[in-house]
Amino acid sequence: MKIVSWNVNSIRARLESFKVLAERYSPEVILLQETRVEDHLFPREFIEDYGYNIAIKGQKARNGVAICSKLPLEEINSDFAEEARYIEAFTGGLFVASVYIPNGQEVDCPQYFYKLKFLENFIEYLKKFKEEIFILGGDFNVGPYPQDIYIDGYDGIAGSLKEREAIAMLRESGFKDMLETAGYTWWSYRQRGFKKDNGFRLDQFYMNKKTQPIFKEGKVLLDIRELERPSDHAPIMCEIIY
DNA sequence: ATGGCTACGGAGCGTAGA
Repeated sequence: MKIVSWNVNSIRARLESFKVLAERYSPEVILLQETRVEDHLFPREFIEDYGYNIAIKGQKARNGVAICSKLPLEEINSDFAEEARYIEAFTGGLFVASVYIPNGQEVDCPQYFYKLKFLENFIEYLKKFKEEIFILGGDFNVGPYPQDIYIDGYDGIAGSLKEREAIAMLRESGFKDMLETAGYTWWSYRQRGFKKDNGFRLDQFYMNKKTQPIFKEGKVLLDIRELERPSDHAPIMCEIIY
């Protein structure tokens, strides 16, 4: 079973990329972030045509998360956050969740403290999945380690001490970062960031102790980041034996 | 040089992304 997590930076602007992803990899589950569209305007039929059932929580212009699955979706729940930043469901015999952690804008600004509080609350919320087979994918907007950000000694937004401490709390609560050595997942649109490999590893899959044994392998889908009109994030994909 | 690029909303350019 293949599971993808992908910050699309507008699903409506990424339909061609979605098509390539679906045809090239046929993942059973796709977790989306930053769909940036209200639910009634979500391109539901386009995605259904590739064989997916869909669960969405959107809002106007910003945020927005979704779960696409070739298997039935049950127990759909997006109550954790008021903003459209989180959705979970039971599908294919396991729980999956898609999360879009706030960006934080700049260290020590109000949005930064909102991000830290969001992470703290989220780690607490995840305790409900401690004993489940559960795969969490998303855009965490944090590079957990120095090697996750291309700039030596960088400690700005996504690489600050408090953000890294929050992610360490997530690990300490039993969630392993399964693609820790897979490389960068985000490159700025500016200054030919991708071509120069000026990247950040912001997108991650986390699995609890009970789920880790079914993990087979994972990688960053660089070929999707190379397409025309790409998202600034590459999808990440993992395969599980389940 | 506090920009650079892209998408959104909505019809200018401001806001957000990270």
